[in-house]
This record gives sequence, structure tokens and C-alpha cells, in this order.
Amino acid sequence: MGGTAKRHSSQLLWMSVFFIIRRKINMLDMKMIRQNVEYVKEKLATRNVDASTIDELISLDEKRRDLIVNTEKLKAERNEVSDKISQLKRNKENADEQITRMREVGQQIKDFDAQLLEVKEKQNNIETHLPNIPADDVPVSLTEEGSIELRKIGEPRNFEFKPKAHYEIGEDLNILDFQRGAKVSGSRFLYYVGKGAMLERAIYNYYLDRNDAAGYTEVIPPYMVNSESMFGTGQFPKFKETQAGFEIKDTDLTMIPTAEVPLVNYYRDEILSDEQLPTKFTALSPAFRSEAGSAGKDTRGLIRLHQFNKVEMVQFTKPEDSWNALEEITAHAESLLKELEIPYHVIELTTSDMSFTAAKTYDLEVWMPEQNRYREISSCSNTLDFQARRSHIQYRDENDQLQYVHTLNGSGLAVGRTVAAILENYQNEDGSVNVPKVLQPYMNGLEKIQ
RNA sequence: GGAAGGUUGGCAGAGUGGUAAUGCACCGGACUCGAAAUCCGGCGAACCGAUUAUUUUCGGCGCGCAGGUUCAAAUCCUGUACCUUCCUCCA
Repeated sequence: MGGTAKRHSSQLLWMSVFFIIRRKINMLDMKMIRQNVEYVKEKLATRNVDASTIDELISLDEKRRDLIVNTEKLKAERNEVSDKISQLKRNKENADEQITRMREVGQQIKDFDAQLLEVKEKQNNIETHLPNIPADDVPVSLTEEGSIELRKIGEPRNFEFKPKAHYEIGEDLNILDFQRGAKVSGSRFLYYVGKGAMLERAIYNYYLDRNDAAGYTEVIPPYMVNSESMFGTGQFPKFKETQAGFEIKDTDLTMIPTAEVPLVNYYRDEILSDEQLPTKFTALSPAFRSEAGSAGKDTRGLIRLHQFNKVEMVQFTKPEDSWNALEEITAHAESLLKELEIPYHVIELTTSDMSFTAAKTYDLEVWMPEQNRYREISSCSNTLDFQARRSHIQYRDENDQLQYVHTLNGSGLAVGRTVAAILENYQNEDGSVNVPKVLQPYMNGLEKIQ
């Protein structure tokens, strides 16, 4: 058992190495890079990619194409001579001379192919680690500073008492149980109990209903996905190297860090017709994150957990529509906060703050009274064709030409953090918490948790 | 978890070592006032490279995927994924 398990996992390792090589995966179009070397260097420099990396990529690409020319020449010869051999054999003539020669050619092909594989591997390793090129209007910054506040909606409430932290409120009301979460699972886990569980459920049902009304098709996706899916949306390979997620041992499965992964990969390796665009999906799912590297940050409360619920929105659009779609998806996420009457602001992330796949990102941050600051509750991004290239999602345009679709994702919204925001913003001096009006129908008319 | 069968172009479907039949669909043409039917011709996804760079042409790859044997693999060998059916088990 132990032996087979071990062999099994080493095979999986090879599988995960090879699926990268097997298909030509361009997150950025190699032809585009080749033709715009300086532009790419300049753009990626704003995302901490060294110019020498691009130089190395270019030289590997040249080497690769040279090898292809050489090896294909030999393969063409082999095909031709093989044809002759088969004719000779059919005529019962002697083909020994040709066969001997081809034996040699075959060896040469093998040698070139081995070299080619090596170069491809190196090239792929660089390519798959290059982040998306930021859109031209994204603020440039190499530090965390520099994001732009686009608008601020709603006035933070004036408290006549010292507002409590959401985790205190939740523990005092017996609706959040972090102690037992830690006992049963560990830190960064909790139980929602009673009206707390009901509040969580009310929020995500409310979100799903609103998203449905906005034209998103509701989906219940798998919560574990294979490596190719993780690759398609841009989590792998970096995610794997930094151990940012939970991978299931001895399998090829990873617990999803966001529903974006199964939603975008829904159409992986498919060609859509242009009537299918735009397609809009929404899903409630738990999100699983190891939070490696965030030790000591947000150790209490609902802000940073290993498992949290999130309602996600994903759109597949034609290239010319994706920038409008980003505004639309953001506006829709905002409408949810407006209806919940929680103060928030919208910021535009900087080049280095954006996720690996994003060309442009808006974050929505809600006001947290006890922390006296805004905290992220939604992130809406346009990845352009970055994910579509990795996951091979194309469509036939009106001229019957194949084109990559554009993909967008946005939280609509993070559920656990919504609970936190409601507890803090709607708290009363006596420790009770009012239920936002729009959620009351989802809580059997309950107006206050006490 | 065990067993058997399967996976070939948009679809259907042949092909057990000599380089992917055939049908439907599709594109072009003929016939027609036009269409259908019929006939003739063409193409068979995607991907990669060279060439041309508005159009092209040539080649590689390509029969679920990955290895191996061979001058040559859809075909033989090994591994593996998925689908179907039957046991087993289970919400």
C-alpha cells in the first residue's frame, strides 16, 4: 500500500511536469513578445519582472525555433524515404540501404528532439511565470503604495460608544465560535452557530438572487479541481511553489481557492460560438487558502480564514466588450453593498498589487468601524485573454476566425467578510446587531440578533 | 475497490505494421428564372515552424494522453485519464 502510494505520487509529479510541456501554453502570446520586446520589458518591469528574463526568453525561443527547423527537415526526409521503402518492399526489391540510412536519421531526430524538449522546458518555465501585462491606465507602483481611490460611497456611522470588533460581537452573541473551530480544525477555522449561521446563509442567498436577476447563471461547481484547471486560471505553477493552497495528497486535486477556478475552466479546451458570448456565471462556494506567508496577520475574526464562503461572478466576453464588462461587474458588486447600506470605497490597484492574471483590478473595500479602516470585500478583474490562452477558450467570430475570449471575475461578494462588516456597522450599544433590511426576508423577518 | 468494453475530422463510422476508407455536413462550380434534387471538384479540427506578409505556399505534428519497440505505429508493448456496462459499497 505504502509502496503503491509512493509510486503513484511520483507519477503524479511527472504528470504535472509534463502537462505543462505537452501543450504549448502561452499566457502571453510568444509572437507578440517577439515582435514587441521593448514594450513587454517596459510593461512587465512595473510588475517586478526583470528585463533580463525577457532577454533569456527571447534567446530560448530562437534556439527552440532553430531546433524545430532542423528536426522537421529530418522528419520530412524520413517520411519521404519511408514512402520509398514501402514501395520497394511492395515490389519485393531490396531496401537495406535506405533502412540503414534511416536508422541514422532516426537517431539524429531523437537527439534533436531531446534538445528541443530541454529548451522548451526552460522556455515554458519562464513563460508560465510571467504575469499579465497591465493595462495602460493602471497606476504604476512597485510597492503597496499608490492605489487610487476612485469613489467613496456612504458615510461611516458616528458611534456614541466604542464600537466592538466583529469577533467580539459574534462571540458575545454566541453566533461565532472560534474556540471550537480551533479545537476541531485549527486556527483560522470557526463555527457559525444559530443566527450566525442563518445570517451567513441569508447573505449568500441574497447575493445569488441578485446575481441571478443581473443575468448570471447560477452554478454549483466542484470544490476540488485538477492541476490543469489550476493552471488554466493562472494559480499554478506559482501557487504550487508557494504552497498557497490545499492540495490533496496522492491525487491531482486541489481544494479551490476561489470559485473562479471551476467557473472559468468550465469552458476549458472548448470553442464557443459567438452567440454564446457573453456568458455570465455565478457560484457560491467555499474558498480554501493556506495563507502561507500571512502569519500574524488578521489572526482573529473572519477576515482571514483557511475556509470561507464567497459568491463569485465570472464572465466570458468578446475582446471588444471586456472593458465595459469590467465596469458592469464592478457596478453590480457595488450595488450589493449599496443595498446592504454598508459604507465602502472603490480603489484601483497598482501594477504590483494586482493578481498574477489581472490586467486591471478594482477592489471594493468596506468600512470596518472597530479597525477604523476599509477592508477588501470584493476584487473585480479583467484578465483579457490571459486565462483564455492558458485554458484554450476560443470562439468563432462573425468572420469565422478563431479568437481567444476574454475572461473577467469579481466577488459578489465575500460572504464571511460581509458578516464581519454587518456585525460591526450594525451593532448597538447593548451588544445586539440589527439585520439589514434587505436580509430580513431571508431571515424569517428577523430584525435584530440579540 | 473489482471486471469487461470503448475513446479516430463538426457528426456518424471503417481501418491489427507501409503512413487515416466512406457517408452526412461544409465550401466552390455545373444544371435552374431561383431553389430542391442530381452531377463535378475541394476541404477534414486545433497546434507548431518556414515562407509570404491584405491573400499564400511548403513542411511538421496529429487516431484520449504519455512513453517504448521499429527504417516505418491508429495498428504491437507499457503506463495512465476519461466514458459505458456489470459486481461491490454508499449519501
